[in-house]
Amino acid sequence: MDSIKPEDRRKSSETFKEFLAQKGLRVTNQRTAIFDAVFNQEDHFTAEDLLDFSREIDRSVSRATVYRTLPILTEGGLVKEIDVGRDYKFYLANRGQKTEQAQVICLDCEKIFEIEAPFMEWYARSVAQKVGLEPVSQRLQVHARCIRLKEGGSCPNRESH
Amino acid sequence: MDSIKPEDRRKSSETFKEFLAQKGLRVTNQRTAIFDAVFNQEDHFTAEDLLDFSREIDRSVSRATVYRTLPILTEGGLVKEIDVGRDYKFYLANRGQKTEQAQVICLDCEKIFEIEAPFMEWYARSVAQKVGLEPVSQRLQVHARCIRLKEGGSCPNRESH
DNA sequence: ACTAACTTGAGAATTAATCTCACTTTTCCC
DNA sequence: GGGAAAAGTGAGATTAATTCTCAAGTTAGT
Repeated sequence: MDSIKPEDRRKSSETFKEFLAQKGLRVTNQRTAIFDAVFNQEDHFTAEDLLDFSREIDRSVSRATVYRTLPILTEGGLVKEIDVGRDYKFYLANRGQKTEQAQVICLDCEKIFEIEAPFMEWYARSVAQKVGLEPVSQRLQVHARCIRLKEGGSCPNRESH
Repeated sequence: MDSIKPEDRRKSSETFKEFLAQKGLRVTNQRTAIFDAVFNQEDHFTAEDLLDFSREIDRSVSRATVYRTLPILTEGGLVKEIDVGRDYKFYLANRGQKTEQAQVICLDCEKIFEIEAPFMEWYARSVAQKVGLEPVSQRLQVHARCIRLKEGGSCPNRESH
């Protein structure tokens, strides 16, 4: 089920065209397909996932173009890149969330949760100041176990894998 | 200059033998060389660095053995593995520091600082609780810029690269 | 010393990501 | 609209850290 309203998607698509124009980049079918595929996803996805999703929209999209487009999107702030230490990266459509988010990674179901982490910037600043540095960005990752599983229950997301 | 006292190194080496024995693993020249190489390093190092350092002690150490030994050391808590999102990992001899440390990565000199981050475990717990999870480990990484460089000075560690 | 089990080195394999280059497509100026 | 320069693309080769394979070498009890 897709919870993004059609009008939102159209609006985002306009934003994308403006975004490309402003960067002096051309609007191509492939880039549009990739962009649409990104904003169809509610959850985290890998580059390979995105290739599949994009190809459902435009069969001609190649792996190379996905890998070329992702940095454009992340540098433009439209996509968030998440590295949880596996040998591939995750990505997430940026729908204007707070910047103060932590990744909580469930070791039972492998799911990644984006959770609000209030004062994280302030906290990072207080740490960086100890060595005379000024934060540009920060990330907090928490590897965790499901409490319900521990209590003899089952991890609610376990079946998704 | 090496600031580790000889008696400390010997003691650590004993610890290593006990550690291997306890895990049912054999004491080999290669493992000992790698272990010694690890505890010769004050700073972060890569697997490739460690291969070089180990070979200075025992010429026969191979890349495969370094890569095989590192997980033994990290799982045993003797070495800390640090992934700052590059395509290779860093490692650091664990000399019994606090677990509450953040990595502050200077974008000007590339140096990684291990900085005390008080209450990080408590903070991670409060974040993970929001989705019914219990932290197993957490890591905070702060990408930052040198304040002195910004003020027209130079990053004090710049020359190390 | 003997031997079964464990380790090792060298190089092949893996795999996410990047690069190359000949071929398309877009843009924009007329 | 038409045409050319510049930008973008697909397919497949390449890269590089890490992992795997397997024959040969070591270790640790007996």
